[in-house]
Amino acid sequence: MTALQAVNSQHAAALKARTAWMASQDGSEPLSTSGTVVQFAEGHEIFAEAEEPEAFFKVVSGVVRVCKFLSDGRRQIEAFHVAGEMFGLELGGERLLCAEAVSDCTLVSYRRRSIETLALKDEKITRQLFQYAMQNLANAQNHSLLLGRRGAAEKMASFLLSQAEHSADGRTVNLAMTRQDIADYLGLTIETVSRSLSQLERQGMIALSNTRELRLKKIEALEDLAA
Amino acid sequence: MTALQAVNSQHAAALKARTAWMASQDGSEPLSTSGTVVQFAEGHEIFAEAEEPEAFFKVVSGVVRVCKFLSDGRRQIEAFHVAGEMFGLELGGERLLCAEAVSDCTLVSYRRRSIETLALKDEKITRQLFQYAMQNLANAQNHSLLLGRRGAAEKMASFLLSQAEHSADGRTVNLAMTRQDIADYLGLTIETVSRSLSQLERQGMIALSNTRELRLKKIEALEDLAA
DNA sequence: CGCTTAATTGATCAGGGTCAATCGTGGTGG
DNA sequence: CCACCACGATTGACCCTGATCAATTAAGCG
Repeated sequence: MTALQAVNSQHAAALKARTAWMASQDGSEPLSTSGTVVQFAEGHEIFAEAEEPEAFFKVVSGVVRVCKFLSDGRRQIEAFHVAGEMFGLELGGERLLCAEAVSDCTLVSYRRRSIETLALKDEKITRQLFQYAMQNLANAQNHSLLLGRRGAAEKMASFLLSQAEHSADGRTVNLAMTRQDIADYLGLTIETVSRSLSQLERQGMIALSNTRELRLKKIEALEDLAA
Repeated sequence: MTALQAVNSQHAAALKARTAWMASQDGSEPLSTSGTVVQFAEGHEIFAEAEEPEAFFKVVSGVVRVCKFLSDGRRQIEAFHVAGEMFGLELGGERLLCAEAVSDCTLVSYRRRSIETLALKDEKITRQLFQYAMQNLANAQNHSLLLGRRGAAEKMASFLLSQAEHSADGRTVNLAMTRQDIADYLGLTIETVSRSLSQLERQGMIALSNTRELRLKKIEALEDLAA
């Protein structure tokens, strides 16, 4: 049960909704006119496992976690999604994962039905969706490598480096998630996460400003660790 | 280096090639006319990491492993692909994984370029490809859950059940792969794989006929383990 | 200013890794 | 045909990393 205690699962509520406005990221953004902006407060559920997938989402701001549960409550976070990333794309009649807001966040929601008809008309949309699906796949596969074949410190180093990537200067990291979230993402316990961080700090590779904010001091060394 | 010693990596050779003939699996098989049959001998490489992806493949017979390597030689097998499954679908300019024949196998190869033009004309092909990509994604995500949050015996039970699924009677399993392959798929060592199997046998859940063949005796119990 | 929840730290334990010996099987050559 | 060899698999002994249990500290929040 210990994995469950940190998991908020109140029901989701859309706070605002209007015609989508989206920052484009690679010039073209063919989906821009068809979505709806929705917001979720920290800890709230965006969609649940086994639900019928009616829409998928793109992150505008905030962080979303996408995860699965084992029957005994153990949780595996598959991915954290940040601004610009798409999640919740599923073909079947039932969701395989659930999604929750790690922090307050703003999303654009695309109804599955309307996208499907749109995709028939515009080949660019199809390509775009494919792109997102394949990106998710690549992430999942890297995640497997991380989970299966690395020690605790290696996992942390790897995680921190990936976090630093979507950071402004590439050195300062603002963790949106709790230690429990990190643990469930890396397949570790909260204690081991904490110890790994302390250890990296003792070795001078990182500096913790406070619980949620840190700086990477020796990127080189961290990369060696992450191998 | 111990992980490397079991990895064959001779170069691939196509033995036969003619216009594709394919068994249809769900009525429609829009890709059937556009592929080329190729064969690979056990242990041979189908494509390598970092190579340019020129084609993707569908398994006709045999088993294929798809995997990644860490710089020190540790290997993570992402998936085993059997008859009917598609693999090697990638968008970028560089392959993220490599693929090797676990047993002698027959594949249908689809050239990326020709499929792309075909997909433009036939919406069914696009849909089909999407389907495969999403299936791979779902598999990868289940794999993460397996790797991150389960003990050795649980992993084995889970693996055996999944193998039994593509078996005729759902109880008899013919392992196409070595213990090393299984270990690298489950994120364990060869010894732990062996011990887990012995343990499951001692508990009467399975019966090993020989190294490569076994029967599931207590599916119920195995499912409980796999949770 | 307490109260609650998150995070750190320490002590101990156990699951799985490592090292090493043995077994089994299939292939080869005398 | 059988002895030998090579390689994969099994088994055992021991060790180490990370989990567990428990206590303490830090940080929000009413």
